[in-house]
Amino acid sequence: MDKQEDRTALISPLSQIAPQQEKAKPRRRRKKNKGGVNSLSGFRKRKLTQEQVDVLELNFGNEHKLESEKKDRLASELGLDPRQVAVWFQNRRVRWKNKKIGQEFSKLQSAHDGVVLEKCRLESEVIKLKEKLCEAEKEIQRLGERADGGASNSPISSLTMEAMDTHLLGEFGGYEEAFYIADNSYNNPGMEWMNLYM
DNA sequence: ATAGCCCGGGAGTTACATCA
DNA sequence: TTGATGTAACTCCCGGGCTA
Repeated sequence: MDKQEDRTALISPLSQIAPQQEKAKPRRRRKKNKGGVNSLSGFRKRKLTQEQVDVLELNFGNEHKLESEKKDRLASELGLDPRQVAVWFQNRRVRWKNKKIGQEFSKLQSAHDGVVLEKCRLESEVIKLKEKLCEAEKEIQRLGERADGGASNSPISSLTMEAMDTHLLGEFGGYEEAFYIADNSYNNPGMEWMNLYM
């Protein structure tokens, strides 16, 4: 197809006046080709033979883009129009790209699933630890009450509590802070891992 | 520097073939 | 027969190379 002829023929008077305003320009509808003449070779669309496809695939395996010279050579070798070869390579690149995107998607999906699984595991661990902490606090309370015989504000009981807190919570300094991240992550279940990359 | 032409490629679409 | 799917071919647009 003659590109230049094609281009000038397709420019509408409207687009010549205000090309920027033509945001959603309706595409020209292609005519049906019931045995008629098309721009390629005058034949209806036909499937390439397996042999032609094999050779094209072989060449595509070597390089995804063809130089003009090689395209012509390949076309005459296969008895095709050079444009057919160009179109085949173009469509093949699209299929290849879509396949790659699909594979990338699968990889990300399984990684995501793994992260979600780990999140669940950590959450249940947090629940268990919270239960343990609760039990420990009750135990401290009981011991404190027994020790001072009802004087709840004694120096001993508050000291014991402090010591227990430090012992149990270590570097976090307090369980409110320790569980802040975990609690916050409930806002967006399953997607919070995305924040790592944002 | 720049305007115009030519060419190839990407993206999106359409028409046709094939198959369940 | 019909709807889904695959694919050849088309349209539109853009960017790069060349040249006058």
